[in-house]
Amino acid sequence: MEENMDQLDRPYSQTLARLRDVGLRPTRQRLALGRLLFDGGDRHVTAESLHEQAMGAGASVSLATVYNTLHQFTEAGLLREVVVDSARTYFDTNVSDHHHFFHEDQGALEDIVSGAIEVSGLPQAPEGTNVSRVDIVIRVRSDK
Amino acid sequence: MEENMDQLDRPYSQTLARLRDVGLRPTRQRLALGRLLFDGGDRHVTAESLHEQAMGAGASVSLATVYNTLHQFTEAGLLREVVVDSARTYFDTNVSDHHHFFHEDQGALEDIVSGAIEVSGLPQAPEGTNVSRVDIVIRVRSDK
DNA sequence: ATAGCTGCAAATGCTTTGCAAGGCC
DNA sequence: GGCCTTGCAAAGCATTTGCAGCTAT
Repeated sequence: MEENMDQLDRPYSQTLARLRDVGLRPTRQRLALGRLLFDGGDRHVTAESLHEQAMGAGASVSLATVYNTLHQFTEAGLLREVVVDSARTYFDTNVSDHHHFFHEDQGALEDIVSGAIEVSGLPQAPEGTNVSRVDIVIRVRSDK
Repeated sequence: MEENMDQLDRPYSQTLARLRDVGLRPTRQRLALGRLLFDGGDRHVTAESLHEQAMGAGASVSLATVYNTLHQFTEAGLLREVVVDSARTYFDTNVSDHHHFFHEDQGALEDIVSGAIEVSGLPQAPEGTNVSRVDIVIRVRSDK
């Protein structure tokens, strides 16, 4: 829409390539959201937070599109959904095997360096089922 | 209301005592819900499922009261909230330290016998925070 | 009597959907 | 041009809340 997209018009080959790889058309909004998500370290976002950030960065995207895009990215394996709070859905740009700290006060997620945690004695999956994932969430709160 | 409360008018001393212990008035609806929850093995319920069960058992309780009651019981330490699905809130009558299998297909929870899982290498909580709980959820799905 | 509970219905908050208009290939 | 996308507004759900009437103590 505008031509001032601040941090948005940096090289986005990575995002562009990612979208191509998973067969999603590189539309303006997907590129903008993808750039915000992937051009930086690992991030944890909610639809709401990403929407705000996009608007703030000059990329006008509707909230509905943010939701749709987050789900499309997740289905494509570009994001991972993290369930820690029944009120809100979080998405993690780090799709590798890892776990989380959840700051209950602020509603913020933090990655736990992969490999740090070692789980032993994992029971086998119930008859007729396969494990699709093991989630470990360490809930913490300020000890003020 | 009615006098046919089926399984509801069995001895409920346990529930009565529990309510007294935590300082909640033993009202008709709290007794009925408490009985359904605690007079049996460990259970995992949602507000909806408990409400249906209560109605089916002849205890007329409004859904709003079920929600309120579940939260009061949880605050009182009689129940534990389990977050596994952003769509629904589950409550567990087993408040001891343990983890869960979550059957993604059916949306059902299953306890993992306490002590089976051993976690080592748990990173320490971030500066200024205390661990309030460690949740482990093993997501499984039918391997049909 | 009175403080605490309950139930209804309305309100809330997050998320999804229907559909017309717009954009990528 | 055709099909995929977007955006808006409306719909959907689970959950919470306000408040008048009821109840345990």
